[in-house]
Amino acid sequence: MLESHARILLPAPSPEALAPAAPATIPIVSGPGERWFGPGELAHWSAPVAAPVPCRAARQSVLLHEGAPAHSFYIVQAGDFKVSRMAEDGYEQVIAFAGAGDALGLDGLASGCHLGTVEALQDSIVYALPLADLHALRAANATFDRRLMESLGARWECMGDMAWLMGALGADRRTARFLLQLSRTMARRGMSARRLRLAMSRRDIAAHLGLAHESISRAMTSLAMAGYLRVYGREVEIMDMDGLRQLAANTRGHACDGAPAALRDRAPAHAVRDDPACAMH
Amino acid sequence: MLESHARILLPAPSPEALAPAAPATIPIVSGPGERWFGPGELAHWSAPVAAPVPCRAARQSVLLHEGAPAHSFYIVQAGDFKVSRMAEDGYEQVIAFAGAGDALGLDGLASGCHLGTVEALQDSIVYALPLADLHALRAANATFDRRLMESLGARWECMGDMAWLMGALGADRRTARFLLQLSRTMARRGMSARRLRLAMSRRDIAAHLGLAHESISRAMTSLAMAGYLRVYGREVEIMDMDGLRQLAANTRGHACDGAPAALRDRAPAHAVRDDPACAMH
DNA sequence: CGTCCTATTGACCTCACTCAAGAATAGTGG
DNA sequence: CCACTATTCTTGAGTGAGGTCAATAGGACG
Repeated sequence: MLESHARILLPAPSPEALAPAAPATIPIVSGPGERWFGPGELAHWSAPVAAPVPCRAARQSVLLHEGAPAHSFYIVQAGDFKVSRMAEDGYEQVIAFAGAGDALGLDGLASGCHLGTVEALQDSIVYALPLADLHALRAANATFDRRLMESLGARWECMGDMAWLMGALGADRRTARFLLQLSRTMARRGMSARRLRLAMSRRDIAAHLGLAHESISRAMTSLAMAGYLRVYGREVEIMDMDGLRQLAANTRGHACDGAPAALRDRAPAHAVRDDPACAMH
Repeated sequence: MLESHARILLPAPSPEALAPAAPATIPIVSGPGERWFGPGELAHWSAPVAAPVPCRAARQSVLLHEGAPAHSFYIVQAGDFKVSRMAEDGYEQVIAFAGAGDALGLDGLASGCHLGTVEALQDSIVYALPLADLHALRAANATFDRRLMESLGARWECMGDMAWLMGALGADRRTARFLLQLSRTMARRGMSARRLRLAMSRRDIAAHLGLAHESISRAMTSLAMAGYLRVYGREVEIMDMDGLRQLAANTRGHACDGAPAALRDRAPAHAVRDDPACAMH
């Protein structure tokens, strides 16, 4: 039902679609932030073996289908994606979010089939490379090989992060951890760590954190009321990074343990939606 | 505090310790079950470059320390381990459990440091191989290289499994999913899928599922009362695999949705501890 | 035999899920 | 450009599930 009106990505993009998709320098960054190749390096990146194909993925289009045979992998040039897995009962569990520089489709390396569905959260641009060329590419380019290994090994970090996220007790803390992770990711991409523009819906966040989407709303307003951040729709500004970190540090136990007066009597005057400074959009 | 009385693994095992650790055939299996190399293949596994060193890890000994520089990786020959990460507040989040055939220490590939602490849940035997020999080994042995890539790519599946685990609402369902995953893992190792011998404590399970350890106890007895399984300490026998799967299928919503009379009026006569068939230990 | 750890069970109470309704935003078509 | 519609987001009320605290029993180990 979510995919009913999902536009399918066209495998062979039209020429005019490709034109704006090929800038001079392409900073490619892997999963948790390490750079694949610096600007301008893409030219001789895979030159001897294969050329990465730029593709446009429209919003809500499905880049990779769960269970489909793995043909190629992608590196996000611009835009945002969500990786999800459908449970037997139709519940859509969001595994991860991917942004500029992240690699997609490497999950098919082990099983030959994609383990998750990858959907564009907004109009995006990706570089596609056939999986068949992967081995030749690794043999021809030692740097690519090393980066690939590192990127694959970085999944361990992802698992730790996910466990850290889901291990937190309380919707507020879990949401705080999510925002902190997002902030860190944005900082690694050279963007502001304080001003975040959420590409995903509350429902997607909820499906990622294992909460109800109403709880996300409540947690956001709760954190805003406490003065930790300001929320205006999908624009989030972190006002008190240290306080947020302190709140997120406690995995279990009552919230008052780490930040005694955290969510009760802290700056209750912050009327989120009435604050003129929140008018960002 | 958990590591206070933890015996440290001796890097150079004594000769008599090595003797029983080198059987004729060594079935090496990777993370989710794919075989690294068949029996007898270890001989020429890494022969041209390096020899894997068998090591014994006593119960509660720490094989890898979180944050320590990554020197070598291991393949579990026998025994069980838990991989955990310490939160800032001292909460020990269990990332995963590892058993025979699983690879350990590859998390240091990306960052150079281990991202988690690996502790032996019982006296175990592992094969150690220096990370420095990894590249040479890959170059010399194409099969090893491929298996390594697959093993690394399989982390994606692990992430999906973890999300599936934590995404379930309700301690009963979450515990059911955990037991099903464990059952699948044991089946892949050629052991019984119905009779499980839990290597980890309830507390470890709780830290892995994001629940209180009391909830694990309650969930186990609840599932036993419903007739899904029989529990005697760390021995668990799955009595109704299909029913358990059906219960675990529902991620959210009331438990009655999938199995209407699941945990209420189903075989309440099953007195777990009074059943003579449960005397396994 | 004493101690520590694990496991179980009970009582209490907070918290988050569910259901439900309203408001705001985005997307669509005239 | 504006109206209409669908989706998203927010807020409220009620309730059930699970966390916390606490006590007990059983086992392992020294």
